[in-house]
Amino acid sequence: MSENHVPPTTVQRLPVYLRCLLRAQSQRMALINSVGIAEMAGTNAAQVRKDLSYLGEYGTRGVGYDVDELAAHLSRWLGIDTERRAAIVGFGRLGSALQSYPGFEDRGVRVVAVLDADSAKVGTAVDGMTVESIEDAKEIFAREGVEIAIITVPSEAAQRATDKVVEAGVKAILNFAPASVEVPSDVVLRQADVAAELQILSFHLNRLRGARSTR
Amino acid sequence: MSENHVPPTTVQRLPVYLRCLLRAQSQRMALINSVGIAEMAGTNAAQVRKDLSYLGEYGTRGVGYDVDELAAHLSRWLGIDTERRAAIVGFGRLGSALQSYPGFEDRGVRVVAVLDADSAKVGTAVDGMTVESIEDAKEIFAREGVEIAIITVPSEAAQRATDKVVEAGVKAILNFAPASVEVPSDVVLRQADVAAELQILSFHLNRLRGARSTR
DNA sequence: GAATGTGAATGCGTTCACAGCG
DNA sequence: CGCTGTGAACGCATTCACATTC
Repeated sequence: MSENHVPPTTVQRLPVYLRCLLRAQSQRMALINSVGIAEMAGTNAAQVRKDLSYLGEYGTRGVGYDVDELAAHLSRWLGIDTERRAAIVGFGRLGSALQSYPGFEDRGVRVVAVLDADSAKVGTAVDGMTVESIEDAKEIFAREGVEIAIITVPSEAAQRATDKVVEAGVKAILNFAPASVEVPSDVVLRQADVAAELQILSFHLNRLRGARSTR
Repeated sequence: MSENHVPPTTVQRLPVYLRCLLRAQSQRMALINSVGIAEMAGTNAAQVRKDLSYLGEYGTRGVGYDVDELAAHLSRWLGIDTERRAAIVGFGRLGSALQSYPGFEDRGVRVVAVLDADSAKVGTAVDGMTVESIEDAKEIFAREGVEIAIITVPSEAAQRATDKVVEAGVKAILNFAPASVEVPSDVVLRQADVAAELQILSFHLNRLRGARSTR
Protein backbone atom coordinates (compact mmCIF):
# COMPACT_ATOMS: atom_id res chain seq x y z
CA MET A 1 0.00 0.00 0.00
CA SER A 2 1.70 3.14 -1.14
CA GLU A 3 0.36 5.71 1.29
CA ASN A 4 1.62 9.16 1.89
CA HIS A 5 3.55 8.86 5.13
CA VAL A 6 6.86 7.25 5.84
CA PRO A 7 7.83 6.95 9.52
CA PRO A 8 11.03 8.79 10.45
CA THR A 9 12.73 5.63 11.65
CA THR A 10 12.14 4.10 8.26
CA VAL A 11 13.54 7.17 6.51
CA GLN A 12 16.72 6.82 8.53
CA ARG A 13 17.22 3.30 7.27
CA LEU A 14 16.59 4.00 3.60
CA PRO A 15 20.11 5.31 2.94
CA VAL A 16 21.50 2.15 4.48
CA TYR A 17 19.37 -0.05 2.25
CA LEU A 18 20.44 1.92 -0.80
CA ARG A 19 24.08 1.54 0.16
CA CYS A 20 23.59 -2.21 0.45
CA LEU A 21 21.88 -2.38 -2.92
CA LEU A 22 24.69 -0.48 -4.59
CA ARG A 23 27.09 -2.91 -3.04
CA ALA A 24 25.02 -5.82 -4.31
CA GLN A 25 25.05 -4.20 -7.74
CA SER A 26 28.82 -3.99 -7.68
CA GLN A 27 28.86 -7.70 -6.91
CA ARG A 28 26.77 -8.35 -10.01
CA MET A 29 23.75 -9.55 -8.07
CA ALA A 30 20.55 -9.12 -10.05
CA LEU A 31 18.13 -10.19 -7.34
CA ILE A 32 18.09 -9.93 -3.59
CA ASN A 33 15.54 -10.85 -0.95
CA SER A 34 14.65 -9.24 2.34
CA VAL A 35 16.92 -11.64 4.23
CA GLY A 36 19.86 -10.63 2.07
CA ILE A 37 19.24 -6.94 2.50
CA ALA A 38 18.76 -7.39 6.23
CA GLU A 39 22.07 -9.20 6.60
CA MET A 40 23.97 -6.52 4.73
CA ALA A 41 22.18 -3.73 6.55
CA GLY A 42 22.33 -5.25 10.00
CA THR A 43 18.59 -5.54 10.65
CA ASN A 44 16.00 -8.27 10.23
CA ALA A 45 13.98 -9.25 7.20
CA ALA A 46 10.60 -8.24 8.62
CA GLN A 47 11.90 -4.75 9.23
CA VAL A 48 13.17 -4.47 5.67
CA ARG A 49 9.87 -5.60 4.18
CA LYS A 50 7.82 -3.32 6.38
CA ASP A 51 10.06 -0.36 5.59
CA LEU A 52 9.92 -0.96 1.86
CA SER A 53 6.17 -1.49 2.00
CA TYR A 54 5.75 2.12 3.10
CA LEU A 55 7.15 3.18 -0.24
CA GLY A 56 5.22 0.83 -2.48
CA GLU A 57 5.30 -2.72 -3.78
CA TYR A 58 8.66 -3.11 -5.40
CA GLY A 59 9.21 -6.82 -4.86
CA THR A 60 8.00 -9.99 -6.53
CA ARG A 61 6.44 -12.59 -4.24
CA GLY A 62 8.28 -15.84 -4.28
CA VAL A 63 11.28 -14.16 -5.85
CA GLY A 64 12.56 -11.06 -4.10
CA TYR A 65 13.64 -7.62 -5.25
CA ASP A 66 15.31 -6.63 -8.49
CA VAL A 67 18.48 -4.94 -7.30
CA ASP A 68 18.69 -2.26 -10.00
CA GLU A 69 15.02 -1.48 -9.86
CA LEU A 70 14.84 -1.18 -6.09
CA ALA A 71 17.99 0.93 -6.04
CA ALA A 72 16.42 3.26 -8.58
CA HIS A 73 13.24 3.55 -6.54
CA LEU A 74 15.15 4.27 -3.34
CA SER A 75 17.23 6.89 -5.10
CA ARG A 76 14.06 8.57 -6.21
CA TRP A 77 12.51 8.45 -2.76
CA LEU A 78 15.68 9.90 -1.30
CA GLY A 79 15.60 12.63 -3.89
CA ILE A 80 19.02 11.81 -5.25
CA ASP A 81 17.94 10.53 -8.66
CA THR A 82 19.13 13.90 -9.82
CA GLU A 83 22.16 15.14 -7.94
CA ARG A 84 21.53 17.26 -4.85
CA ARG A 85 23.72 20.30 -4.49
CA ALA A 86 25.18 21.25 -1.15
CA ALA A 87 27.35 24.03 0.23
CA ILE A 88 29.85 23.85 3.05
CA VAL A 89 29.73 26.75 5.45
CA GLY A 90 32.91 27.11 7.47
CA PHE A 91 36.22 26.37 5.83
CA GLY A 92 38.08 24.99 8.83
CA ARG A 93 39.68 21.56 9.01
CA LEU A 94 36.43 19.67 9.10
CA GLY A 95 34.91 21.78 6.36
CA SER A 96 37.83 21.26 4.05
CA ALA A 97 37.90 17.54 4.78
CA LEU A 98 34.25 17.26 3.84
CA GLN A 99 34.72 19.42 0.78
CA SER A 100 37.01 16.82 -0.70
CA TYR A 101 35.22 13.80 0.73
CA PRO A 102 34.80 11.33 -2.13
CA GLY A 103 31.84 9.57 -0.50
CA PHE A 104 29.37 12.28 -1.45
CA GLU A 105 29.48 12.21 -5.25
CA ASP A 106 28.94 8.46 -5.31
CA ARG A 107 25.85 8.90 -3.24
CA GLY A 108 24.02 11.62 -5.02
CA VAL A 109 25.25 14.76 -3.32
CA ARG A 110 27.67 17.27 -4.77
CA VAL A 111 29.43 20.01 -2.87
CA VAL A 112 29.28 23.00 -5.19
CA ALA A 113 30.30 25.86 -2.92
CA VAL A 114 32.37 26.62 0.14
CA LEU A 115 31.59 29.66 2.25
CA ASP A 116 33.27 31.31 5.20
CA ALA A 117 32.79 34.43 7.27
CA ASP A 118 36.52 35.05 7.61
CA SER A 119 37.64 37.45 4.89
CA ALA A 120 41.15 36.03 5.16
CA LYS A 121 39.85 32.67 3.95
CA VAL A 122 37.62 34.07 1.24
CA GLY A 123 39.34 33.78 -2.12
CA THR A 124 41.33 30.67 -1.19
CA ALA A 125 41.27 28.21 -4.06
CA VAL A 126 40.38 24.64 -3.15
CA ASP A 127 40.02 21.74 -5.48
CA GLY A 128 38.73 23.78 -8.40
CA MET A 129 36.54 25.90 -6.15
CA THR A 130 37.00 29.23 -4.43
CA VAL A 131 35.96 30.03 -0.87
CA GLU A 132 33.34 32.72 -0.99
CA SER A 133 31.87 35.06 1.59
CA ILE A 134 28.89 33.95 3.64
CA GLU A 135 27.49 37.42 3.08
CA ASP A 136 26.90 36.45 -0.52
CA ALA A 137 25.09 33.25 0.38
CA LYS A 138 21.88 34.18 -1.37
CA GLU A 139 23.50 34.86 -4.75
CA ILE A 140 25.83 31.90 -4.48
CA PHE A 141 23.04 29.47 -3.60
CA ALA A 142 20.85 30.78 -6.39
CA ARG A 143 23.72 30.58 -8.88
CA GLU A 144 24.73 27.04 -7.87
CA GLY A 145 21.33 25.63 -7.04
CA VAL A 146 22.30 24.82 -3.47
CA GLU A 147 19.58 23.11 -1.47
CA ILE A 148 21.54 21.78 1.50
CA ALA A 149 23.92 23.62 3.83
CA ILE A 150 26.58 21.78 5.79
CA ILE A 151 27.56 23.89 8.78
CA THR A 152 31.11 23.38 10.00
CA VAL A 153 31.74 26.62 11.85
CA PRO A 154 32.67 26.89 15.55
CA SER A 155 29.77 26.60 18.02
CA GLU A 156 29.65 30.32 18.75
CA ALA A 157 29.11 31.08 15.07
CA ALA A 158 26.61 28.29 14.42
CA GLN A 159 23.42 30.24 14.96
CA ARG A 160 24.66 33.16 12.88
CA ALA A 161 25.71 30.89 10.02
CA THR A 162 22.39 29.06 10.23
CA ASP A 163 20.41 32.28 10.08
CA LYS A 164 22.38 33.36 7.03
CA VAL A 165 21.74 30.18 5.08
CA VAL A 166 18.07 30.11 6.07
CA GLU A 167 17.78 33.70 4.88
CA ALA A 168 19.37 32.56 1.65
CA GLY A 169 16.52 30.13 1.19
CA VAL A 170 18.05 26.80 2.18
CA LYS A 171 15.53 24.32 3.60
CA ALA A 172 17.86 21.55 4.76
CA ILE A 173 20.79 21.87 7.13
CA LEU A 174 23.33 19.44 8.51
CA ASN A 175 24.94 21.03 11.54
CA PHE A 176 28.30 19.73 12.77
CA ALA A 177 28.68 22.42 15.41
CA PRO A 178 27.93 21.11 18.90
CA ALA A 179 25.27 23.70 19.57
CA SER A 180 21.49 23.67 19.39
CA VAL A 181 20.45 26.02 16.64
CA GLU A 182 16.96 27.32 15.94
CA VAL A 183 15.39 27.07 12.52
CA PRO A 184 11.95 27.96 11.16
CA SER A 185 9.54 25.04 11.11
CA ASP A 186 9.76 24.63 7.35
CA VAL A 187 13.51 23.99 7.53
CA VAL A 188 14.80 20.49 8.23
CA LEU A 189 17.76 20.31 10.56
CA ARG A 190 19.97 17.41 11.46
CA GLN A 191 22.59 17.48 14.13
CA ALA A 192 25.92 15.71 13.65
CA ASP A 193 27.71 15.97 16.96
CA VAL A 194 30.78 13.77 16.87
CA ALA A 195 31.73 14.34 20.50
CA ALA A 196 28.23 13.32 21.53
CA GLU A 197 28.67 10.06 19.65
CA LEU A 198 31.86 9.40 21.55
CA GLN A 199 30.14 10.17 24.84
CA ILE A 200 27.43 7.65 24.01
CA LEU A 201 30.12 5.05 23.40
CA SER A 202 31.74 6.05 26.65
CA PHE A 203 28.47 5.50 28.48
CA HIS A 204 28.36 1.96 27.18
CA LEU A 205 31.95 1.33 28.20
CA ASN A 206 30.91 2.09 31.77
CA ARG A 207 28.11 -0.46 31.59
CA LEU A 208 30.48 -3.13 30.36
CA ARG A 209 32.74 -3.20 33.38
CA GLY A 210 30.29 -4.21 36.08
CA ALA A 211 26.99 -2.51 36.76
CA ARG A 212 27.19 0.68 38.72
CA SER A 213 24.29 2.48 40.27
CA THR A 214 23.81 6.09 41.25
CA ARG A 215 26.83 6.81 43.34
CA MET B 1 14.12 5.69 41.29
CA SER B 2 17.67 4.86 40.34
CA GLU B 3 17.25 1.54 38.59
CA ASN B 4 19.73 -0.25 36.50
CA HIS B 5 18.56 0.36 32.96
CA VAL B 6 18.64 3.50 30.88
CA PRO B 7 16.73 3.38 27.57
CA PRO B 8 18.91 3.94 24.50
CA THR B 9 16.92 6.98 23.40
CA THR B 10 17.62 8.56 26.75
CA VAL B 11 21.33 7.78 26.47
CA GLN B 12 21.40 9.58 23.13
CA ARG B 13 20.05 12.71 24.74
CA LEU B 14 22.37 12.79 27.74
CA PRO B 15 25.28 14.36 25.84
CA VAL B 16 22.93 17.09 24.67
CA TYR B 17 21.81 17.83 28.21
CA LEU B 18 25.40 17.94 29.38
CA ARG B 19 26.31 20.35 26.62
CA CYS B 20 23.43 22.60 27.68
CA LEU B 21 24.50 22.48 31.31
CA LEU B 22 28.06 23.43 30.43
CA ARG B 23 26.67 26.33 28.48
CA ALA B 24 24.52 27.33 31.43
CA GLN B 25 27.63 27.11 33.61
CA SER B 26 29.51 29.43 31.29
CA GLN B 27 26.64 31.88 31.69
CA ARG B 28 27.05 31.75 35.44
CA MET B 29 23.69 30.09 36.05
CA ALA B 30 23.62 28.21 39.33
CA LEU B 31 20.19 26.66 38.96
CA ILE B 32 18.14 25.46 36.03
CA ASN B 33 14.79 23.76 35.77
CA SER B 34 13.48 21.17 33.35
CA VAL B 35 11.86 23.84 31.20
CA GLY B 36 15.17 25.67 30.85
CA ILE B 37 17.06 22.52 29.91
CA ALA B 38 14.34 21.55 27.46
CA GLU B 39 14.50 24.91 25.72
CA MET B 40 18.25 24.77 25.33
CA ALA B 41 18.18 21.16 24.24
CA GLY B 42 15.23 21.43 21.92
CA THR B 43 12.90 18.99 23.69
CA ASN B 44 10.12 19.31 26.24
CA ALA B 45 10.29 19.46 30.00
CA ALA B 46 8.55 16.14 30.63
CA GLN B 47 11.11 14.38 28.47
CA VAL B 48 13.97 15.97 30.39
CA ARG B 49 12.56 14.99 33.75
CA LYS B 50 11.81 11.45 32.67
CA ASP B 51 15.27 11.04 31.19
CA LEU B 52 17.00 12.35 34.29
CA SER B 53 14.80 10.20 36.51
CA TYR B 54 16.34 7.09 34.97
CA LEU B 55 19.66 8.16 36.44
CA GLY B 56 18.50 9.13 39.91
CA GLU B 57 16.97 12.03 41.78
CA TYR B 58 19.26 14.92 41.15
CA GLY B 59 16.76 17.77 41.40
CA THR B 60 15.11 19.63 44.22
CA ARG B 61 11.33 19.81 44.11
CA GLY B 62 10.02 23.31 43.92
CA VAL B 63 13.46 24.55 42.88
CA GLY B 64 15.10 22.78 39.97
CA TYR B 65 18.54 21.35 39.31
CA ASP B 66 21.89 22.59 40.55
CA VAL B 67 23.79 23.19 37.33
CA ASP B 68 27.23 22.14 38.57
CA GLU B 69 25.94 19.13 40.41
CA LEU B 70 23.84 17.82 37.55
CA ALA B 71 26.70 18.39 35.10
CA ALA B 72 28.98 16.38 37.35
CA HIS B 73 26.46 13.55 37.58
CA LEU B 74 25.96 13.46 33.82
CA SER B 75 29.70 13.44 33.25
CA ARG B 76 29.97 10.47 35.51
CA TRP B 77 27.12 8.63 33.83
CA LEU B 78 28.71 9.31 30.48
CA GLY B 79 32.01 8.00 31.76
CA ILE B 80 33.87 11.19 31.02
CA ASP B 81 34.53 12.28 34.59
CA THR B 82 37.98 10.98 33.88
CA GLU B 83 39.12 11.60 30.33
CA ARG B 84 38.39 8.89 27.78
CA ARG B 85 41.20 8.07 25.43
CA ALA B 86 40.55 7.49 21.75
CA ALA B 87 42.57 6.58 18.69
CA ILE B 88 41.96 7.61 15.11
CA VAL B 89 42.38 4.83 12.58
CA GLY B 90 42.93 6.14 9.07
CA PHE B 91 44.95 9.28 8.57
CA GLY B 92 43.15 10.69 5.55
CA ARG B 93 41.55 14.10 5.37
CA LEU B 94 38.73 13.28 7.72
CA GLY B 95 41.03 11.51 10.15
CA SER B 96 43.42 14.41 10.34
CA ALA B 97 40.59 16.90 10.71
CA LEU B 98 39.23 14.93 13.66
CA GLN B 99 42.69 14.52 15.13
CA SER B 100 42.92 18.26 15.62
CA TYR B 101 39.27 18.84 16.39
CA PRO B 102 39.13 21.06 19.46
CA GLY B 103 35.63 19.93 20.42
CA PHE B 104 36.81 16.64 21.90
CA GLU B 105 39.05 17.75 24.75
CA ASP B 106 36.37 20.07 26.11
CA ARG B 107 33.98 17.20 26.23
CA GLY B 108 35.96 14.54 27.94
CA VAL B 109 37.60 12.69 25.09
CA ARG B 110 41.23 12.90 24.11
CA VAL B 111 42.74 11.60 20.91
CA VAL B 112 46.00 10.00 21.97
CA ALA B 113 47.02 8.04 18.87
CA VAL B 114 46.69 8.06 15.12
CA LEU B 115 47.07 4.83 13.16
CA ASP B 116 47.19 4.01 9.50
CA ALA B 117 47.79 0.94 7.36
CA ASP B 118 49.74 2.86 4.74
CA SER B 119 53.45 2.60 5.52
CA ALA B 120 54.01 5.85 3.63
CA LYS B 121 51.92 7.69 6.19
CA VAL B 122 53.39 5.93 9.22
CA GLY B 123 55.96 8.17 10.85
CA THR B 124 54.34 11.42 9.78
CA ALA B 125 54.38 13.87 12.65
CA VAL B 126 51.11 15.58 13.43
CA ASP B 127 50.41 18.00 16.19
CA GLY B 128 52.86 16.47 18.63
CA MET B 129 51.88 12.96 17.65
CA THR B 130 53.27 10.44 15.19
CA VAL B 131 51.21 8.29 12.88
CA GLU B 132 51.81 4.67 13.80
CA SER B 133 51.12 1.39 12.08
CA ILE B 134 47.79 -0.33 12.58
CA GLU B 135 49.74 -3.57 12.91
CA ASP B 136 50.95 -2.33 16.27
CA ALA B 137 47.45 -1.47 17.48
CA LYS B 138 47.61 -3.77 20.47
CA GLU B 139 50.80 -2.31 21.91
CA ILE B 140 49.80 1.26 21.13
CA PHE B 141 46.38 0.91 22.73
CA ALA B 142 47.85 -0.72 25.81
CA ARG B 143 50.53 1.95 26.07
CA GLU B 144 48.11 4.86 25.64
CA GLY B 145 45.08 3.41 27.39
CA VAL B 146 42.91 3.66 24.29
CA GLU B 147 39.31 2.57 24.81
CA ILE B 148 37.61 4.03 21.75
CA ALA B 149 38.56 3.67 18.08
CA ILE B 150 37.44 6.20 15.50
CA ILE B 151 37.53 4.56 12.09
CA THR B 152 38.14 6.94 9.20
CA VAL B 153 39.47 4.57 6.54
CA PRO B 154 37.89 4.01 3.11
CA SER B 155 34.88 1.66 3.01
CA GLU B 156 36.84 -1.24 1.54
CA ALA B 157 39.24 -1.17 4.48
CA ALA B 158 36.63 -0.64 7.17
CA GLN B 159 36.09 -4.27 8.13
CA ARG B 160 39.82 -4.98 8.21
CA ALA B 161 40.50 -1.94 10.38
CA THR B 162 37.62 -2.87 12.66
CA ASP B 163 38.90 -6.41 13.09
CA LYS B 164 42.34 -5.08 13.99
CA VAL B 165 41.10 -2.74 16.68
CA VAL B 166 38.75 -5.36 18.11
CA GLU B 167 41.67 -7.77 18.24
CA ALA B 168 43.59 -5.07 20.07
CA GLY B 169 40.91 -5.09 22.74
CA VAL B 170 38.86 -2.00 21.96
CA LYS B 171 35.21 -2.29 23.02
CA ALA B 172 33.82 0.91 21.49
CA ILE B 173 34.01 1.98 17.87
CA LEU B 174 32.78 5.00 15.95
CA ASN B 175 32.78 4.14 12.27
CA PHE B 176 32.78 6.93 9.71
CA ALA B 177 33.17 4.59 6.75
CA PRO B 178 29.91 4.11 4.88
CA ALA B 179 29.95 0.35 5.24
CA SER B 180 28.26 -2.06 7.62
CA VAL B 181 30.94 -3.68 9.72
CA GLU B 182 30.56 -6.71 11.95
CA VAL B 183 31.69 -6.66 15.56
CA PRO B 184 31.46 -9.19 18.40
CA SER B 185 28.44 -8.69 20.63
CA ASP B 186 30.50 -7.27 23.47
CA VAL B 187 31.73 -4.40 21.30
CA VAL B 188 29.63 -1.26 20.93
CA LEU B 189 29.54 0.19 17.46
CA ARG B 190 28.14 3.45 16.23
CA GLN B 191 27.83 4.42 12.62
CA ALA B 192 28.51 7.99 11.49
CA ASP B 193 27.56 8.10 7.85
CA VAL B 194 27.61 11.70 6.69
CA ALA B 195 26.29 10.94 3.20
CA ALA B 196 23.36 9.10 4.75
CA GLU B 197 22.52 12.19 6.78
CA LEU B 198 22.48 14.25 3.62
CA GLN B 199 20.25 11.72 1.93
CA ILE B 200 17.79 11.93 4.81
CA LEU B 201 17.71 15.70 4.38
CA SER B 202 17.22 15.20 0.67
CA PHE B 203 14.24 12.95 1.35
CA HIS B 204 12.62 15.74 3.33
CA LEU B 205 13.31 18.27 0.61
CA ASN B 206 11.21 16.10 -1.69
CA ARG B 207 8.33 16.11 0.77
CA LEU B 208 8.42 19.89 1.01
CA ARG B 209 7.66 20.59 -2.61
CA GLY B 210 4.25 18.97 -2.97
CA ALA B 211 3.38 15.41 -2.01
CA ARG B 212 4.42 12.77 -4.45
CA SER B 213 3.28 9.18 -4.40
CA THR B 214 4.78 6.00 -5.81
CA ARG B 215 5.25 6.98 -9.42
C1' DG C 1 7.39 -23.56 -3.01
C1' DA C 2 9.24 -19.32 -1.89
C1' DA C 3 9.27 -14.80 -0.55
C1' DT C 4 6.50 -10.54 -0.39
C1' DG C 5 3.16 -7.48 1.83
C1' DT C 6 0.41 -6.67 5.85
C1' DG C 7 -3.05 -6.92 9.81
C1' DA C 8 -2.52 -8.03 14.56
C1' DA C 9 0.21 -8.39 18.72
C1' DT C 10 3.76 -6.82 21.23
C1' DG C 11 7.11 -3.77 23.08
C1' DC C 12 9.08 0.97 23.64
C1' DG C 13 9.21 5.76 24.02
C1' DT C 14 6.72 10.00 24.83
C1' DT C 15 3.36 12.72 26.85
C1' DC C 16 0.02 13.66 30.42
C1' DA C 17 -1.39 14.81 34.71
C1' DC C 18 -0.81 14.74 39.31
C1' DA C 19 0.96 13.09 43.80
C1' DG C 20 4.93 14.13 46.61
C1' DC C 21 8.17 17.09 48.47
C1' DG C 22 11.15 21.11 49.54
C1' DC D 1 3.39 27.34 45.97
C1' DG D 2 6.52 25.48 42.45
C1' DC D 3 8.90 22.04 40.34
C1' DT D 4 10.37 17.37 40.47
C1' DG D 5 9.55 12.53 39.91
C1' DT D 6 6.45 9.03 38.20
C1' DG D 7 2.46 5.90 37.33
C1' DA D 8 -0.89 5.69 33.66
C1' DA D 9 -2.40 6.73 28.93
C1' DC D 10 -1.18 7.17 24.54
C1' DG D 11 1.06 6.64 20.17
C1' DC D 12 4.65 4.86 17.40
C1' DA D 13 7.89 1.21 15.96
C1' DT D 14 9.10 -3.60 15.71
C1' DT D 15 8.07 -8.23 15.43
C1' DC D 16 5.08 -12.05 14.39
C1' DA D 17 2.58 -14.93 11.59
C1' DC D 18 0.06 -15.76 7.69
C1' DA D 19 -2.71 -14.84 3.61
C1' DT D 20 -1.32 -13.55 -0.97
C1' DT D 21 1.00 -13.80 -5.19
C1' DC D 22 4.30 -15.28 -8.54
